[in-house]
Amino acid sequence: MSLRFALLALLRVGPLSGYDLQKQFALSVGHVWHAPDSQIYPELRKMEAEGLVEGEEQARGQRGTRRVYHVTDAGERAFQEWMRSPLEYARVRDPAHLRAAYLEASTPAAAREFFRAHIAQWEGELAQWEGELKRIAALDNPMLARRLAATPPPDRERTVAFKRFTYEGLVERARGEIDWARRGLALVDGLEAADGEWAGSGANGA
Amino acid sequence: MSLRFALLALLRVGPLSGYDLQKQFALSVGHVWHAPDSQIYPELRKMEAEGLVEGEEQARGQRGTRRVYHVTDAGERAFQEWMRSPLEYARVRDPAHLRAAYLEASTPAAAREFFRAHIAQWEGELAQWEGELKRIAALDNPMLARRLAATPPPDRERTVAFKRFTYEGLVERARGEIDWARRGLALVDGLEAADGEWAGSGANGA
DNA sequence: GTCCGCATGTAAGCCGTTACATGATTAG
DNA sequence: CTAATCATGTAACGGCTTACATGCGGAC
Repeated sequence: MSLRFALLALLRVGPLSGYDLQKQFALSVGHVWHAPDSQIYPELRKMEAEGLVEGEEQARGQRGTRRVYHVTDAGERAFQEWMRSPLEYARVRDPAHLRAAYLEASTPAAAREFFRAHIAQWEGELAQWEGELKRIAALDNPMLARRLAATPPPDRERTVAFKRFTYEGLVERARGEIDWARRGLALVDGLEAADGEWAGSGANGA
Repeated sequence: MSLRFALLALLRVGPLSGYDLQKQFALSVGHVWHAPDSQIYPELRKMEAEGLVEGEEQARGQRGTRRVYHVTDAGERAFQEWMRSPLEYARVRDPAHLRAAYLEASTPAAAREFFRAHIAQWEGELAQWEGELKRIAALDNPMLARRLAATPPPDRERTVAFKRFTYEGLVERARGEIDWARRGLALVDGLEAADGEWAGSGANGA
């Protein structure tokens, strides 16, 4: 349900083709809301059918065409409404913590592997988000630059401030996950040292 | 895809009916992996069809019946395999940070309301998880008690340790979100003070 | 002329949500 | 006898994933 607002957020700074949108998406909003192209193109069509955006067919070479979308008044209103409406939070569904809660049922080796993978996963995200923070500070992101160019000077500080603030939050979250998993590794060490019997032969269920 | 493993994790400590399972689910695994009853019953049927669990029809009163499920060997193997296999992380899709990144497009009032709701949301989760932590420390959770009763004494420490560790991680995450949102409120104050013009009349897009 | 990037999708399927539907048993 | 709780689902729909499908344009 948020995809359309992510798309509107990008289109609000100026018209883009589906293709460009999709490329820019991956480099900006995509860092907080992933979406593959196979979802973006149909969603744009749906939004057009609902009057939130309008697409103009443009010629490209002899036979090629591309569809350039821009936000309509209704689209802008929908975006503003979304901004003012309470956010719908997804129910918790966290595979990593689900597994962590039952790690005693497995082996020390598997537990370590799990935590190592968790660290790797979040270090990847961390790198993305830290990179984005740097690009924000340097005004080095193409969409952000375009947005600032279209923003009256007194409003620019705010625009940058919220982007920075958002990514700071994400960076902290990633660090938290990494810290937690590191402590998980230490916990496995401790438990294994305390009890040589944790071979994890398997069944200790009923 | 994790739902079945959450169900297996519960059933591994002993047979349960769909109904009991669903009740216990909400009080234990449900804190990390939400699932409504309307998903649990069909999933149990599917798991039975795949041989992971077996259900026995039991009489209840004159005409009533209930189906009591237990884990099969294949189910136990599937659980162990899952424990050893790399976890599939969902792509990032975070409506709160999505909105946060574009808060300059809205009004200070709406921004504050957003952060307040974020705090309320995570304080709710925090209360759940802290409550669960206390119940773990007091061995006051019915499923945990049952599990410990079915666990050989030397293995009990580990069982409790991983539960505690899991919920500690969740508590920290919640605190992180709350801290972030509090700083968001401060940021809105600062930006509003710095520039009286942020009335958020709306359109500052293209 | 060939390859890379531009450009746009469709199809099948799973997972999950919300709402609805039904009836039996037991405690008061 | 009435309400709560035990007990088990179905139906419709939406969002997302994965894989597949197609063809043009420009650069080398």
